[in-house]
Amino acid sequence: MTRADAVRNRRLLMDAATAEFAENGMDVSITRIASRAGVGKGTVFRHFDTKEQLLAEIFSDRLEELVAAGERLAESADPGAALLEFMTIGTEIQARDRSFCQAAAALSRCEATVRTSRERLADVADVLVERARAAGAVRDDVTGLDVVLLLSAASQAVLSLSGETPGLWRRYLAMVFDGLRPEAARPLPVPAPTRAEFTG
Amino acid sequence: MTRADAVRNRRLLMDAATAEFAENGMDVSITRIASRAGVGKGTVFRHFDTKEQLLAEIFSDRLEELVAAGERLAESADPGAALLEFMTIGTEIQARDRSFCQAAAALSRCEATVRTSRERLADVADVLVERARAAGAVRDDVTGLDVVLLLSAASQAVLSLSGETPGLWRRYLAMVFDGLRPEAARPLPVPAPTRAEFTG
DNA sequence: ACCTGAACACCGTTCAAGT
DNA sequence: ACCTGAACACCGTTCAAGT
Repeated sequence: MTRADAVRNRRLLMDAATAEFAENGMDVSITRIASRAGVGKGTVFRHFDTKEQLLAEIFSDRLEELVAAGERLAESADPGAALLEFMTIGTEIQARDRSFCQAAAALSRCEATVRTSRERLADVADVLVERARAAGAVRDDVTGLDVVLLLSAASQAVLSLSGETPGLWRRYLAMVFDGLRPEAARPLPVPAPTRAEFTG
Repeated sequence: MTRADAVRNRRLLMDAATAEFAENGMDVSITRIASRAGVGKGTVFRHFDTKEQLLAEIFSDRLEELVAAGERLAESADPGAALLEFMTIGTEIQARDRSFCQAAAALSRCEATVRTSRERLADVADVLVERARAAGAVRDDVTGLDVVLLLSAASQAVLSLSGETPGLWRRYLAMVFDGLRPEAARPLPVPAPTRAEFTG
């Protein structure tokens, strides 16, 4: 039987780690996370095999958050606006969480929990892109996977900036999205990545 | 007087660090870099105040490489093609160097040597964009700073992928560049960042 | 069954001892 | 003037001792 204080500590750790990773990136120390949660640092490794797995758990939560938004938007009446909103939410999540981009790059292959979330994300992105394409809102050589990969683009662009520039990512997201419109489309030099390359 | 072995060791260290950072990202240990250079690790800190400064020195070298390419392209007969080539070279540098994006984000404020290189980069990007805009090759609400910030976009997109996918960044660079064309331009929701925000 | 902090192998950085 | 490795304060991770 799992004890009551154990489930409580696990929740405290998840909350503390989520906040610390978001504020300071994935390099925050386990000691800091443990003390914010009010537990000994040994407790962290009783609940999570490794720091990487703790990060993966939280990263997966953010992905599921985006999946949920995507599934809701898949019912929308305006498929073009729905895709833009999906990308807006995805980019906003990254803009709020300093560890998101780092985790996306660092956890690309391993961690089963991340893999399934990524697959679900690719699924919903496929639906959103297919609908937008059918409505003529986006070029027809763009795939769901393309959109998922492009999510990092706008938020990453802003990272080279020194000061805080809240919302500047919206500028680059708008530019990226304009690149998905049929009007500006030129033939692409490289074929889209396959699902297998993404799932790993 | 600086001794002959000192200038030699400095060069060995720069070469070793450049290779290690490019292959393994900015988290490689100083010990590893020192041993690749064939010197004791104490020697590293005689030549560079800190690991961050060593990284900055190398990052600055990559920026200058891009600046040089940009200055050459500023003379080109086809301003639109020149801008695309500039962005291609910039993205390719990042695709070959795992530490570049990390450095761009981590060294955003500090390090004088990086600041001047960034300024020179912004200068040449301004020229290239201005010429492309005058030729009608890009939308007229895009700035040189926008282009510099967007350089990270395509190479970052590919980082979420598990396997090696050489050249896939060309796909996303093409999409990003299509977003800069006048044909697809929609009004942008946020004004361009200022030079001061970039220089820090 | 779970919590905890001391112990371990690492890391970046410093510095006394060498040449 | 410079090189070097032992020494220091950290980090992630393990584990014996507690409850």
